[in-house]
Amino acid sequence: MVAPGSAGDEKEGGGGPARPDRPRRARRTPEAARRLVLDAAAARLEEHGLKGLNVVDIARDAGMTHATVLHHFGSAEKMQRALVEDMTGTLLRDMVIALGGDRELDGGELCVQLFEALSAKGHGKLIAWASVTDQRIASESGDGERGALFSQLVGTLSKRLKVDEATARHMVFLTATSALGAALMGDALAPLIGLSREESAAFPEWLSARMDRIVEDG
Amino acid sequence: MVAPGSAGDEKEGGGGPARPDRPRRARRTPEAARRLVLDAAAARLEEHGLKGLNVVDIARDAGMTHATVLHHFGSAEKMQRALVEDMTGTLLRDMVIALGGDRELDGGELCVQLFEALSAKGHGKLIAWASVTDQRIASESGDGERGALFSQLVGTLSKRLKVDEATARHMVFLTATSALGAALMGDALAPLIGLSREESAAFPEWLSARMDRIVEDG
DNA sequence: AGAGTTATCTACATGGATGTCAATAGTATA
DNA sequence: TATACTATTGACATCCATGTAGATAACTCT
Repeated sequence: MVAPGSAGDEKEGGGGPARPDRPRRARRTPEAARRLVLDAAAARLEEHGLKGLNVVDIARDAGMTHATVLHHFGSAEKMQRALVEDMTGTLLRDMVIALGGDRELDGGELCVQLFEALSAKGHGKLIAWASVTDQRIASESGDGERGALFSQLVGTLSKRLKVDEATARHMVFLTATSALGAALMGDALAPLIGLSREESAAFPEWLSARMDRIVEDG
Repeated sequence: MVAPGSAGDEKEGGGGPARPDRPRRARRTPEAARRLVLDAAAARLEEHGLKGLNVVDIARDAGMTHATVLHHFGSAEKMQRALVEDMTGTLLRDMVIALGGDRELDGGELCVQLFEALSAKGHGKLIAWASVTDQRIASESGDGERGALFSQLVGTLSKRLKVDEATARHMVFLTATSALGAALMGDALAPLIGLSREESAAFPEWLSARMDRIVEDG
């Protein structure tokens, strides 16, 4: 899933001369190169954690050299900032999708959708990584439009669920924070508290049932 | 808060001979040295994030040399494992305290107490750090006794709140995950959703009110 | 007081990650 | 076809964190 198409895993034999009909060196557009790098970096963060986030390994997974990565991003730190920006985008996009878009849903559905969207492990790792590296998510560009998008979504949400907007915001906040907390330490916390594996897996449904009650009672 | 007592910030003038009545070199017990290091490391993780977690800086804050740190812990990695173990201990201790101990409390109080205990920033950073470094919290020693302690606490909790144990466990799980999620990304998420600063600050109370309703309705 | 133990320090060795540079090789344009 | 542009690369330079070794100083015990 790292290097789509032809790049990424060509070893080229060694001795024989390369085929003249295929370029011996890939030459991508800057945008394509950056995309390969960001995808590979996200996959490595998810799979190998922090120590997998060095430019040499990322570059190898992306099918290029670490010098090329530095050429496109300027520095390793700038590449990491771009990664946060990129992953934040997909995180928010997933939240928007889970919040319904134009589908019909009730409080319980909303909760389960949002919970599962945010429990996808990549998002938890992103938040954790941004936290320990003191990077702000959703900070600079696109913050205003994202905020507008979300406030609009919350508006339609409160109408559909027939709760006031403050309640809708609180519900989203509760679900989102709980989902991320569960993604980060749910596996460690659940057995400590005494939640069985089944109870733990069914937690989103439990929460969604209480959400429905909040919707009814305000 | 790093180096209590006399150690930590002595510059010793430079030219003049040291006072003969005070040792020119500190000599601590191994336990005291380890405690200084772990406290300094926790403070640095909280304040400077990941890049502050190197043995040289930690040792300086703890009032010793990095060679001394390595002498006591064996390696930097073992020191980090000890740090996770140590911080996990205080995290669980804070949870136990928040869960009531022998105080009387209702669902709302439980929620606010637990939320605030886990929102203390150090705990969020610990979870985030453990996540990105693929370290398991509450894994090895003391896991059994901790689990027993928690299950006992949940038992007394369910009796006090007059809910079944499964509900009590879910309530604790919800509050804990939400608190940690809020600690990690609450500041970034709240404005996106549209929660004002006051609403965001009052979120534990909002949640505790819903908790009380869960207690009433089961 | 003398000897043994070891916590501590200074100085240095090592490895990995980041960053730099000149040369090469695709691709587009004239 | 020739030329300009630049993505790509291998090789090297640099920096920083970790780890090592020998010497020293502080404390304990006899």
